[in-house]
Amino acid sequence: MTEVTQSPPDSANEPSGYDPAVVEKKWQTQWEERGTNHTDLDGGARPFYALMMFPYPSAEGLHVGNLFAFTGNDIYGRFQRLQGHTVFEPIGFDAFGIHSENYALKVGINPAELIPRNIANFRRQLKSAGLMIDWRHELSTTDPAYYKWTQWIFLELYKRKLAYRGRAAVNWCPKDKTVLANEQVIAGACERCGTKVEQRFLEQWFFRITEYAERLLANLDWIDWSESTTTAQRNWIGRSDGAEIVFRVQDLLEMAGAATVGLNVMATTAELNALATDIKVFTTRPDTIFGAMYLVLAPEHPLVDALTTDEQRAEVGAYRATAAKQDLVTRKVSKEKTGVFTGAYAINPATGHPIPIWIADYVLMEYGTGAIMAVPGHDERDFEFAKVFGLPIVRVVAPRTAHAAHVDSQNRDEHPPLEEPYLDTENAHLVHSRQFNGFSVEDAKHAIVAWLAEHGHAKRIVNYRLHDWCVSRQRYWGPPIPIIYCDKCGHVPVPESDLPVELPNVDDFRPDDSGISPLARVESWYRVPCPQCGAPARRETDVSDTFLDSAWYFLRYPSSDLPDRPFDSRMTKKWLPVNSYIGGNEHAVLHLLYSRFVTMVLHDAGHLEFEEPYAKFRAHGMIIREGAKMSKSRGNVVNPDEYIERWGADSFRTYLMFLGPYEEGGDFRDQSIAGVRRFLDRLWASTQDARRKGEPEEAVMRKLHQTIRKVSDDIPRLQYNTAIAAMMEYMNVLRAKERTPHVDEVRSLVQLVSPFAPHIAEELWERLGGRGSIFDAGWPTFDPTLAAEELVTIAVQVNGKLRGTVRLAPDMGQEDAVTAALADPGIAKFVLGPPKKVVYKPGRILSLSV
RNA sequence: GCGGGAGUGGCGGAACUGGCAGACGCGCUGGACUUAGGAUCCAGUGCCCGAAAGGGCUUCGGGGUUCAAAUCCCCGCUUCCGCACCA
Repeated sequence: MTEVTQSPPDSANEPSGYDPAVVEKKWQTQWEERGTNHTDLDGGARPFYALMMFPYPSAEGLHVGNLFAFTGNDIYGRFQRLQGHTVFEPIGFDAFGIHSENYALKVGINPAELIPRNIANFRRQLKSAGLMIDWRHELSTTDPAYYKWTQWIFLELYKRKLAYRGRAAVNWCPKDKTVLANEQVIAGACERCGTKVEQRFLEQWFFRITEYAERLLANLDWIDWSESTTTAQRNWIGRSDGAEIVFRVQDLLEMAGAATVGLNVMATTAELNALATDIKVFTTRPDTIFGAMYLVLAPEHPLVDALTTDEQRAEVGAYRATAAKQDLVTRKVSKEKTGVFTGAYAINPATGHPIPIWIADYVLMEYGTGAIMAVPGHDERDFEFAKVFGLPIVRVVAPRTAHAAHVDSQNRDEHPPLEEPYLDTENAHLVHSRQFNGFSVEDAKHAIVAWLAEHGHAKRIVNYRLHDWCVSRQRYWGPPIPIIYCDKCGHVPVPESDLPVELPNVDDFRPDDSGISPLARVESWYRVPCPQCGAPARRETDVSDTFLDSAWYFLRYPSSDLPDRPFDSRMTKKWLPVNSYIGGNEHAVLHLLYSRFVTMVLHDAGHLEFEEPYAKFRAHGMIIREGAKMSKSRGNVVNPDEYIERWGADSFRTYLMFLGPYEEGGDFRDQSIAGVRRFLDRLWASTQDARRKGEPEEAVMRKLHQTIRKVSDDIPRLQYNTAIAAMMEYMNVLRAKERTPHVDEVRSLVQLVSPFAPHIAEELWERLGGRGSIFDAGWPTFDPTLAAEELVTIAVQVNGKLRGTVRLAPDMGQEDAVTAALADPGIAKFVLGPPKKVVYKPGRILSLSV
C-alpha cells in the first residue's frame, strides 16, 4: 500500500463546503440515469470517435498510467462534444494473453473465472474517474461473440494467402517442456525452474505483413501521428536499399555428392540444385565487392551441410550445435566474434578469386539471405571477425582528397594498412577496384550492380527488417486458430458458419510435459471430422497472438451488438476511421503497426473503404513518481482508488493533466495535488459568493476572454498543463483581495474547467441556474475585442539590457515610443546622447543602442 | 553502435515566429484569524553585493550570429527512451 502523506482539507472546517465525494457520486448517478454519456450512433450529427487504447484488466486494478491516458482522451472528447460534435468514447478489455494466463497459473484459478472479476473491478474504477464512456458498447476480447470475428479475420487472411505455415525459433524449456515468451526468459534461463533455455523450431502460423511493408512505410508520410511514433515505425520496418549478389561455389561437382547426403529432407531436388550452385548474399554496399574477402553464412543456413568438407565436418557440427542451444535472448547479447571455416570456397564475381566460406553466429538467418559477403575493410563486424581469425583486410574505399584525386589510386603505398574499418561514404572514392577506381561510393553502387547484372550475378533489391508476423502461441488463453488438419486435405479452414471455435473450458490449463499447447490434451475438443472430406481430422491446438485481438477492436465498438457480421458497413462508414487515438508509445510499433496492417488487408478484401485506421494519433508521455520510475518492486505505484477517495476524482484528473506536458509526461508528487484541489475549492467558493447584482468588471472580463482563448487553443494541442495554469491565473484575478466576483465572471470559468473536472462543473453549472448537462451547453466563445488590451507593457532595452518598461498603446509609432521611454528617468539615465540605432516592434519591444 | 527526445530557481514546470527568463503550482519565510493549524486569507520568495535606493550575474559547459539568444549555428558534456551483430 502506498502511503499518502498529505491529508485533504477536513470537510467539516472547509469554508467552501466542497465535498467531492458527494458531488461525484451524485453526478455519476445522474449521468447514468439520464444517459448523458450515451452516444446517438445512428442519428448524431458531426460524429467524432475519440479512442483510447483499451486496457489489459490486471488483478492489480487500473494503473495510474491508464488513467493518465484515458483522462487525456476524455478531455479531448468532452471538448469536441462541447464544440458541437457527437462524441463516441467507448471502452473494452484486452483480456486474452500471457499476462492473464501467467497470473492465473500463479494463483491456480482458471482465467475464465478471474477475468470477469478483474473487469468488474476495472469498470468500477473507470466509473469513479468520471470518464465520458458509453458503457453500452463495452467489449472484451475473450467474449466468444468478439473472438468469433478475430477468427474470421484470420480466415480472411488465410483466404488471401496472407496466412501461411512456417518454421520459427521459440524459447524452449527442456525441463518444463514448454514454450516460453521472451519475457519469461531471465538471463537465459526459465523463470519458473531456472533451467537453461534452448531454441527450438516449431511449425507456426505467420501473417505476410512484409508484403505490406512498402505501403505501411509510405502512408506514414501523410497520416497525422506523433512524429516519435512514425519514426519508430519507420525504423522497425527498416527498409534497406541494396543488392543481392550471387557467389558461385568452387568445385561444384565435387561437392554435389556431399549435398545429396547432407541436405535437409524437406528440400526438393530442384531446390537442392539451385541452392548448391550459388550462395546469395544481401548487401547495402555493393561498391565494396572488390574488398569482399570471405563469405559468412548463418550457422543454420541450409547450405552449410552441403558445403562443409570432411576435414571440417566435426568442427562445423560442434559449432552449429552450440549455436542452436543458445536461447534467443542471449544470442543477441553476446558480442565476441566466433565462427568456423567450412573448408569450401566461393568465387568473388568481381575479382574472380576464390574466397573462403565461413559460418558464424553474427550472421542472422532471419535477415536478408542468411549469408553475407564480408568486407573487413569497410564494416566493423567483418573487420573484427577478420582480426580474430587472421583473414586478409583490403581497402577499396579511400578518402577523396585534392591530392589523392591526382595520384594513381592503384598505388598501395598511398593508403597504409587499415587500423580500423573505413566507414565514410561521403567524401570517398573507390580504390583497388579496377575499372571503378575513382568512382564515388554512390556511383559505384549503381555501376557495379549494373556490371555484375550483365552476367546474372547481381540485382538491385530492397530488404526489410520487418519480419512476417508469427501469430501462433502454444498457450491456452487465447482464441483458437480456426484451422483443421486432415491427412488427405492438409490444412483446412473452419467454415465461417462454424465460428466461433470456442475455447474449451478445461480444468487443467497448465502447461505440462505432455505436449506443446494445453489444448493438445483435450482430445474431445480437437478431434473433429474434416470439413472438406469428413474423414477424422484434428484441430489446430495453438491459439492466436493477443495482438490480433487488439488489431481490430476499434472496428467493433460501433457495431458491438451485431451478431452476424464483424461490423456494420453503415456505422463503419459514419464513424471510422477513428478521429483521435491517444495511447502510450510502448505500443508505437507492434499494436499500431499490426492494426494498420489488418485494416489494409480488410480494405483490400473490400470490407473497409479506408486503409488507415487512425486519422490522428498522439502518444502521451510517461509518469514517474517523485523522480523515480514506478514499479511494483519499488512499492511506489500510485493506486488511483486512494487518491480519488482522498482528493476526489476531479482533483486527481486535473492534477494528472497539470503535472507536466501531456505528450512528455511528468513527475507525480503527492504534495502537489493540494494545489489543484485548492483551485477547485476556490472555484466552488467563487460560485457560492458570486453576486448577481451590478455589472462584471471590465478588466476581469478582459482577462476572462483571454483565458477562453488560451484554453480553447491549448486543449486541441493537448497542452493541458498550460490550459490549467491559465485558468488558475484567471482565478487569481477573480479572487483578488477584497473582491466579490460577479456570476458572469464565474460562469464561463466553470465551462472551461468542465472537461477537466466534470463533476464539480456539472454541480456548479446547476447551482448557477444552468439547464441540463453542462456538456450540452456548448463552449464559451471568445470575443477578440473584449480580450484586447488598451495599453500594453513594452520592455525597453538599452544596449541589450533591460532598463525599464513603458505602457503604450499597441499601435503607437516609433518616435512617440522613444519619447515616452526617455521620459522615464530610470531609462533616460542610460541614454546620454541620441540613440545610434533604434529597433521598435510595436506591442513587443523597444531596443536602443547608444 | 544506430535512431528519437531532454538539460531552465529548493522541486514539477512556463516562455507564441529570436523580443521583459522563471507564468502556474508545490515547498519555504513572515503576518492575519485562531484554544489549536497540516484549514483559510494576506505579503514575500532565481542567485550575489547592498540598510535601502540601486547594481551585477543567471536557462548544462565553451565559442559564434544578432540591436536582442533558453530559443538559431559550431564544439563538448550529461541524461532519458526505443532498437540493437539488420550486412
